Amino acid sequence: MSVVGRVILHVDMDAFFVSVELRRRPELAGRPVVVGGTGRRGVVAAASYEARRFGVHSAMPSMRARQLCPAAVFLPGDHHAYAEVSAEVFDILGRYTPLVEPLSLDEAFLDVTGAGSLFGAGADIGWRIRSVVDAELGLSCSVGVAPNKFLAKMASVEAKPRARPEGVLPGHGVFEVRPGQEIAYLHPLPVGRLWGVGPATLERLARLGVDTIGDLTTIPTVALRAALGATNAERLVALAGGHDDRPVEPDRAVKSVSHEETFATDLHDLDEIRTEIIRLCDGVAGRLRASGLAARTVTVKVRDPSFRTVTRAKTVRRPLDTAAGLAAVATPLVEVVLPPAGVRLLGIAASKFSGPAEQLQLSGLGAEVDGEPPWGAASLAIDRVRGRFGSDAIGPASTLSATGLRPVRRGEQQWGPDAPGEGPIGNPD
DNA sequence: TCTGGGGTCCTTCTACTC
DNA sequence: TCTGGAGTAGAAGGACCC
Repeated sequence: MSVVGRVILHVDMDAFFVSVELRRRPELAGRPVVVGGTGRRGVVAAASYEARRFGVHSAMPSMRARQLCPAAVFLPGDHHAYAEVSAEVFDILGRYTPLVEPLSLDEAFLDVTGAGSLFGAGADIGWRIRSVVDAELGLSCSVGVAPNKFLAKMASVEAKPRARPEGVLPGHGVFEVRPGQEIAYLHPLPVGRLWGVGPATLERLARLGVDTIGDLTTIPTVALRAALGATNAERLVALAGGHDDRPVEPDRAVKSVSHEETFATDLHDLDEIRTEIIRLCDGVAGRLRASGLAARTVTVKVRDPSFRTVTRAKTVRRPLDTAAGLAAVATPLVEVVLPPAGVRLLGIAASKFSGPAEQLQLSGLGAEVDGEPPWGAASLAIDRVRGRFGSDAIGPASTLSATGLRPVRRGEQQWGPDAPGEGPIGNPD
């Protein structure tokens, strides 16, 4: 059930990563540009609308994108740069309401219910935001306006430009679903547009004869529950009726911190695998300490060359926030499930948070606890060195290679392993 | 075509305790 | 001492999102 009178905005940057790259390289404007992993196992993170005309879209394997659009300029992603520009975007959004809920680097929900007297109606605020983002940052965004989050998100899709084989059609810029229009707007749309309907759910719904969101409301609840489970069925029925009372939450607590990497070539050597575990744990531990968190559950993820993925988890008594502590739990878990064919991907996740692991940090050179050596003081020292000299400056000795340290940095390999020595692909002239 | 990374949430199964 | 049911927590995997 929608809360009466709410005005929610969904602001979504247009082809954000590509747009940031074009600010740095304006000579590429109007050309097909693809940002993402450049290696054989990479995927597309973002494509310019010119590239989308050829069928290129995000999450597509980079190899496939190159086949579809050989003329495209391929750029490796720069997560750090995108995060900086994102902060500037969120600074602008914060001028209109304190109720800003980030969804990712490039989109957010805003509750502007109380901002009407200062800035006008929801759509007016949408136009203002678009104008200021363009003027100050040289970037374009689309804005959906509606009485709730779900409809605002749907509306922002309508506001976006569209890429067709024959050309790029400009979007509305701002699109509003007014109270009372929810059903007329929603019901003709394909059911796959509903939040939470992916390929698996779509197939189950197709078996029930559901094509549109309106069709969904004609299916008996019993049949829907049997096909999707009670929780999913009830959520989808509510959304199909235009109901969504979730609040805009500016401060959502993080529930897990993870890092995973697909390797350019599969790993077979046990020592090499152990080294990678420590390296990944070092990255996760650093982020835990930076957030003042410590975790009791460690989950490992192992993917073999045939893409079979297994996870194993262990919950310990004492919260952990050091590379050594996480690795002491993670390594035996990985070793139990090591695939004989090799390791394509390794992942480490930390969850079940408590506050900082004070007893470890303060234990300094004290006795071993919960199987963990007393790495607390060393970890604090590492954080200080990295804070001063950068993340390459220091790391676990076991991760040293002939080429030096390869520390884990968030987003560094976000879109798959880069091909060695491979820079931008395509001819920028 | 050969499939990334970082998250969240849900379901199912199992082990444990009372 | 054994068995079974209920409740709970943890583990594993799946689905989905950007």
